[in-house]
Amino acid sequence: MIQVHSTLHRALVEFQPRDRGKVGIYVCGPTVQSEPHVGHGRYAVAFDVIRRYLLWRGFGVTYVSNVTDIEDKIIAAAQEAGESVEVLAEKMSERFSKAFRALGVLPPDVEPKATEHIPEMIELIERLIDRGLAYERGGDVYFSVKTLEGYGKLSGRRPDELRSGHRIEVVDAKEDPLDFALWKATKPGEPWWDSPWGAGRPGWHIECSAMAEKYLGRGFDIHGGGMDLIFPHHENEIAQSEGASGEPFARYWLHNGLVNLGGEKMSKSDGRVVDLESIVESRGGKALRMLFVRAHYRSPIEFSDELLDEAAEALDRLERFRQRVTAGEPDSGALLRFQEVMDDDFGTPQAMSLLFDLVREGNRQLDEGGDASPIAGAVDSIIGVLGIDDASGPQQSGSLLSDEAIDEFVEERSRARSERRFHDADRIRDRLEEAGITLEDGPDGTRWLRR
RNA sequence: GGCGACGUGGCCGAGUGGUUAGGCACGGGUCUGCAAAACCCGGUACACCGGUUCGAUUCCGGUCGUCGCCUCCA
Repeated sequence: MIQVHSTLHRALVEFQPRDRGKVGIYVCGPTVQSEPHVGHGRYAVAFDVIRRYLLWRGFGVTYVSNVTDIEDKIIAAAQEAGESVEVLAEKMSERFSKAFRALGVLPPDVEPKATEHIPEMIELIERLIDRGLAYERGGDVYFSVKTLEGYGKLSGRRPDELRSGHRIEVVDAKEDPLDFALWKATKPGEPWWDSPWGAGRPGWHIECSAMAEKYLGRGFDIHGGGMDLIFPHHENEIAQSEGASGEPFARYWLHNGLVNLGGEKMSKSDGRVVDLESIVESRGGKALRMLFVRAHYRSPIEFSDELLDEAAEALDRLERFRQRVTAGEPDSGALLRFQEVMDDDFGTPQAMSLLFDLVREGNRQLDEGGDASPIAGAVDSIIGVLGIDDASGPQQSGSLLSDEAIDEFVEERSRARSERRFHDADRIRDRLEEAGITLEDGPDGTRWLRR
């Protein structure tokens, strides 16, 4: 039995897909207004692990993750950069994909763009108007929060509480300050589309409602995204979708914890961000993925160079073990334990613990001349589900020695050692170390490892 | 102010009403020409104060502290 923590239920609940053996997942992708930061990497990895695990558990998974390519911020960014919204969005979108690939994130099965689903959004808005849940004011269309029973159920807020808050933008056109825009009348210089309410563009939130329904249908299984999207974005998605259909929108809501920098949220708005692309290049997507997977996906996580070092270190330990032995048929007991911890809301920290237990046990068996291939097989399987192998290492800097060249040096050193010319041998080792190659002498000869 | 999460050993990070998480770092060993790696051994940590209990880090109450959301944000 798989249990997941659903924000909607505020508890661990048994995971039961809508359709037997199949899982539909919708994860809120980025608003492509600027380059990706480490926080984006975290949500991508979190849900990629969930996707891979469900696949491993034998489900047919349809993974949908959108690109929001029309929105206030993008328009502003494009105007500032002096380029079109389209060009900017396309460029950023490509950079997100590339960075995610370096993190070992599988491409979504469907990656719908908001601008390619305007008719679906218009149709959805019309349904909401027909049902008396939305109204038009001077070319804008707003969702009427007070007419919907149960608004606030995801975020645990009551409308009157929200209303008493003083931070809600007051727009005269709205009947209620809580109402939010489904459609916005166009302003000069902005992209626009024709609609029954005149030229305009969609509001934020509506694209997810329209595209999730289109690709996954009503009552699909898992809706995911960052914790910070719970309110208002996901709350409003529920309002729109359930308001229009009268049916539940998504069965389970999963939210990943945010990335902190110096104890505080990494946030675009106050410039506290670490650029994802530069980390992936200099430190490798693999190390960053490791850093993410070491913590539970719902916990907040601190980001720093030191923590990245630690993650890379742990990765090396894993790699060294895997280089010692050829993987065989996986140890079934180990996989069973892996399944146990992952079934419990995707317990990757426990999976890591298991992984390193296996490494120690495998190393011990090898030291004793035993057969560690089943353990190595289990290690490989687990690493595969965690997606670590699909992430890329850091870009190699400095001298690039070919494998053949390294082998030659190593052989030369072995000759020196056997002739007890240790000074010569050590000089070769030091030079290789400087070039980023570490040597390890063992009973079966010398192994080397790029650092 | 409202809602929510969390406070674990030097650091990261799980978990449990009484018995070993795990990683990194550190100390001692084994091995080795040396080093690295690997393996073995090593530190009675659970914010504070009460309560329940034979027994609480784990349950209840309170205090303090940190963080998130309430506005765009993964």
